[in-house]
Amino acid sequence: MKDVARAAGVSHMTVSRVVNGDPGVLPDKVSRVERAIRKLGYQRNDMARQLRRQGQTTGTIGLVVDDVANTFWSSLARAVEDVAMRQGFLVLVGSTNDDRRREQEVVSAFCSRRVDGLVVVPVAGSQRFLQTQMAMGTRVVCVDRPADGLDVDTVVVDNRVATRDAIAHLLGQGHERVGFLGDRDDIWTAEERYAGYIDALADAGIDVDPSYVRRGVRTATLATDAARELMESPRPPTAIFGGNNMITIGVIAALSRDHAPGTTALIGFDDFPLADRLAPPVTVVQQDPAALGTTAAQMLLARIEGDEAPARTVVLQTRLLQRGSGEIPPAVSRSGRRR
Amino acid sequence: MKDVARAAGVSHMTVSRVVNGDPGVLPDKVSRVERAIRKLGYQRNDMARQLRRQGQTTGTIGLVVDDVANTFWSSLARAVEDVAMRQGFLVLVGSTNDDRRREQEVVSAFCSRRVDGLVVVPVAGSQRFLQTQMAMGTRVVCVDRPADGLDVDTVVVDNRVATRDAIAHLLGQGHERVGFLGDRDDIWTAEERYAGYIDALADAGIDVDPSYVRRGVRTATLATDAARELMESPRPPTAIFGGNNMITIGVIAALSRDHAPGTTALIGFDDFPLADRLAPPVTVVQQDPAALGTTAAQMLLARIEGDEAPARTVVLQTRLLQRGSGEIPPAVSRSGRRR
DNA sequence: CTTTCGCCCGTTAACGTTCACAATACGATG
DNA sequence: CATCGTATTGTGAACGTTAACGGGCGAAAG
Repeated sequence: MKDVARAAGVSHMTVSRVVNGDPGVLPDKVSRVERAIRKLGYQRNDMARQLRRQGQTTGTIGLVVDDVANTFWSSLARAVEDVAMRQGFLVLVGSTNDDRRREQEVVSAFCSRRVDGLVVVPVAGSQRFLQTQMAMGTRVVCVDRPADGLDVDTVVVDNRVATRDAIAHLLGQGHERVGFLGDRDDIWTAEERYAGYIDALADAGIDVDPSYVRRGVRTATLATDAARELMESPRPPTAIFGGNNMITIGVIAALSRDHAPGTTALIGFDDFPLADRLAPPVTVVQQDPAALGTTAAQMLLARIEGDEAPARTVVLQTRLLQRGSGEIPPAVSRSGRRR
Repeated sequence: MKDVARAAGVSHMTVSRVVNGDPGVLPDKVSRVERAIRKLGYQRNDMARQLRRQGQTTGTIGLVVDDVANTFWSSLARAVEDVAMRQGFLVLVGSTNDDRRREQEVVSAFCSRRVDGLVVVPVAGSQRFLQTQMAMGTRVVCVDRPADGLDVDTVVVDNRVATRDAIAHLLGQGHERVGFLGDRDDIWTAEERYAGYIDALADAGIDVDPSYVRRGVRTATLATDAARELMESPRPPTAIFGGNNMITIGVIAALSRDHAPGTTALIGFDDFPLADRLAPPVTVVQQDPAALGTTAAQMLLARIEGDEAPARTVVLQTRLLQRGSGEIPPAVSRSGRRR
């Protein structure tokens, strides 16, 4: 900046004014400065800038998700980015892999870079450490899951009711043995979905048979293994519920590789690409990750711009998308079928 | 920091030393300072830090991709993030939507935040503006596509040869009418893949029939429309090549919705989830987006740590994954089939 | 002619941190 | 006892930028 000022024959303050589009600079000086900027390839140093402009926004928000490579989170990320961009905000993205330590690292790295706010998908455990960041003025919005003991804006869906309805849909068709494959049970959504499963069985007066339940299923491959195990038991389930998109995809592999496809009913939580092209097309509890992201980002930006209303929780809609796999009746043979 | 110093009864310099783990501080002062830090919720301001430590790295790199919501780019992004994280670097992510203006905005925003380097998927047109950033010391690595007139490390696959081989695979089975659906022709990969298509036809002595070619197909929906149009022509193609994952998915919708599935051959560029579960399973030219990301990130970090060797171009392997859809012979009826 | 006002522009200080160096204390050495 | 070295701590300046303020100057007003 000093170099530019010297080259243009003005003070560094005039350069600052030109860079920031201050109208009170004479046209000829503006053009002299602009020429010097171009010649020297000067670019404003936003770090120094933010240092001086205390209390002002840095125009940056952080997004902390489980895994950007999963379509669910990447759609959400894209939505957040679009909203942020449109308002001139930049987005930092970090994946936690649902690991608490990594979450802390990512959040800490973001905060020491003085982001104005965070959109967080909280991993299991207490988010108390976020409290200290919030005390320093960093605004936080939770998405997909609420944060333990933290009074912040939150955007979620009603996982429990949605799952209960989906299971009820299966039971309504005569299924009595419904398998449940869920993610790690310290993850809020997994817990809620399991509760919905229990609810539905209880409503129908069916006892929960733990041998039909597999929890802590973290990857598609593990889901395939678990589903295969279920199907190879003496009395296999006639329907399976996949607790998220990864799990559902894993279950599909197990069902289509080892068993006559289309004989076991399947409903998955979360829609995924090509679910409607499979044989049979997969019935899913559909939620809209982009809408989650958009809503969360908008709430966060509103907070950053000064919204001080009490924390709200927004519950977005889900929909049971009946495509076929969830409408398969129980197999005729009472004992299911072995390979 | 001053507050911490006062609370601990030491100078701000001692606080700085404690924060940075300098060993030459007496244990009792260390603990006094640490207590004060905890009590006041102090966190180091990395912006001010980087301001002072000129020439040092900021521990941040930028990633500029087409669209994070596309699995191809999100896998790549995840790989970049993993490599960066492991070396203590943070990743900024921006989507360009293959728009030149947005690319410039994103790059400029990253650079004014003083990223140490950029992994860029260049959009069409000249990347001259990157040159000025590079002159200022920002290291750049291009991935998936080379940058126009820019001497930088680049990681790509041989799109042209891979496509030629895939088309030749179709021709070898007796197909004579092969449709080609490609992305916008100012995108390097789309151009290369089209060239490979031409190469294969030329090798087989077949004239290119422009009515079998659709370029500028930007979304899955447009691909569906284009494929439907092709299939409804008087002499429809007996095989179709999908120029990227989005296009292939769009073509699948057209083929399975309107026509007897499994009668038209299909090969797609890029693998995608569930391609092996469709009926018929989709033959693809497989490339590894995670490997692209990993390689690019490693090259970038090496540059940042001082590697000054001449720019290299790494060409990663592709593989024709024969799953079935690419091995469908031409339909028996010479005129194809109408709905 | 003097005063006042408004417009441009420059000077100075400050943001939070680290670097370079000075100061202090204390034990060891001559 | 004087000197030196070493280990620990403090002081002041600097990084690039902007906020606050003040000065110069021409035009309008009294």
